[in-house]
Amino acid sequence: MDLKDKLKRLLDSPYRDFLGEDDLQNEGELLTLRQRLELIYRRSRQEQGLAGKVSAPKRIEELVQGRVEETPYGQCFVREIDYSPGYCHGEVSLSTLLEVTPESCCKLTGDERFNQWQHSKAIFVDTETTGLSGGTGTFIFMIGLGYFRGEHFHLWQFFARDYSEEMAILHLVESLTKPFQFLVTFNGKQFDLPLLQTRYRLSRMDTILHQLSHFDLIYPSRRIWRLRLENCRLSTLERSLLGVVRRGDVPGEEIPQVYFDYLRSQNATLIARVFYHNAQDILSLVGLMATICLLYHKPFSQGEWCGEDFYSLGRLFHQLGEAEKGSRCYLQALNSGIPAHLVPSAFKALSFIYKKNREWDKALKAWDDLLVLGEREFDLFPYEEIAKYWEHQRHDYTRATEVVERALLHIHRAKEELLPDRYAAMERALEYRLRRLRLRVQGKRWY
DNA sequence: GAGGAACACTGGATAATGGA
DNA sequence: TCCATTATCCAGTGTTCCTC
Repeated sequence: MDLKDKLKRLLDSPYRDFLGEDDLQNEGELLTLRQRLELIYRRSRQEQGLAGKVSAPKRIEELVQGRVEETPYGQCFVREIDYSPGYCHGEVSLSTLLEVTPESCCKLTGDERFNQWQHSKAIFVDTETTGLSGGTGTFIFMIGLGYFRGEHFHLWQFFARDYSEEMAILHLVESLTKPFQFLVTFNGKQFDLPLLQTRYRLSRMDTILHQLSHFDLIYPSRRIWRLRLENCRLSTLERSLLGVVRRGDVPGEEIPQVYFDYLRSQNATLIARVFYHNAQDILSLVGLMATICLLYHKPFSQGEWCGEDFYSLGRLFHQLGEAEKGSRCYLQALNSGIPAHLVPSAFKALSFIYKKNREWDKALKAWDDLLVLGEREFDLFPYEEIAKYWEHQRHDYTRATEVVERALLHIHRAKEELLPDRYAAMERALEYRLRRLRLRVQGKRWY
């Protein structure tokens, strides 16, 4: 959409009512987009009876406790907050993070450098920017950075009061980052880190941020809570898992506009709320990381997790090679109750684990449960597995043949419910297996 | 040793997703 | 709106194990 289209859309929008006849006659001729926006803003204020009541713009120094810091690259505004041990973000104490183990971090990130994990070596980073596009036109105006100093959690917020102060905040962040080994973000691999690297490059400055071992919390969060929550945004996760309720926050999508308004008006009233937003995000990183890692470390001993969470955890453990924990989670999921469409998958996953461990009785039980579920919606899987068991483990070809015959009978009955291609493929596979088994029953070679 | 079944692994295609 | 990352699915290939 080019500028002309945007202007057209604006003129077609409800804001059109704020324009007078004279303004509309000049449409598309003399007024620049900026002038038009000013006009809309002025008329909007008139409509609201606010014209003439504009109070003096409030400077950031008046609204946010902080200081102006001098750097070789100029000035910027800095705020520091210290959170004492036991400070709770929502329902989670920040010091819970001290219980996070290197093994959990290692497994969840797949990065062996997390073997060296120490909470005191980690920084939690979140940026506020002028947009999402991530190109050279997106500017970072605030960087929040938190870390543990002993049991205290210390938060720094670096704010560029205009574009010229970006280099100063980048410089301060870089000097503060140097002692750390681990970086924790939410969607930082995709958003914060590439953007920071671009800004450092454009400023002809170096950064070690990309060399740190990076724990991006978005990926384990999605793996664990994607099924239960409507989405896996940080705001949803913190509300649902940490019990955080934000008051007076600025929604993320409004932040660029708040900054642009601040640059134009020099009124920092809303920017103070961006400081709050950024601080909340950083605290949520701490709470979320603690929650994920402790859940991974001790899935059955903390929190009130529901069936879907245990199902997702089962998959996570299974994928990460921890079959025993995986099977316990699947069982817990089935006991706690999960949506009907997940039940067959849980039994299948359980049967895979039992089969691999050669726990045949348990595997057979899982396949039998699947057969019962298959009365409602046909599934070939349990029949095939039971037939394989009798053929390959017990060498009872007659029993295996009976199972395949039952499966064939069942798919013939279920023909109407199945897609023609799917039905034909199932029938082919079963008849092939049946031919082979019948030859084996007769003691003949099948190849 | 040949042949087949099952399984593990890999790569490609596709879809979903979140950041401000 | 963009787009890197991840998950998922599927097909193809290689390996292992077992039977005869």
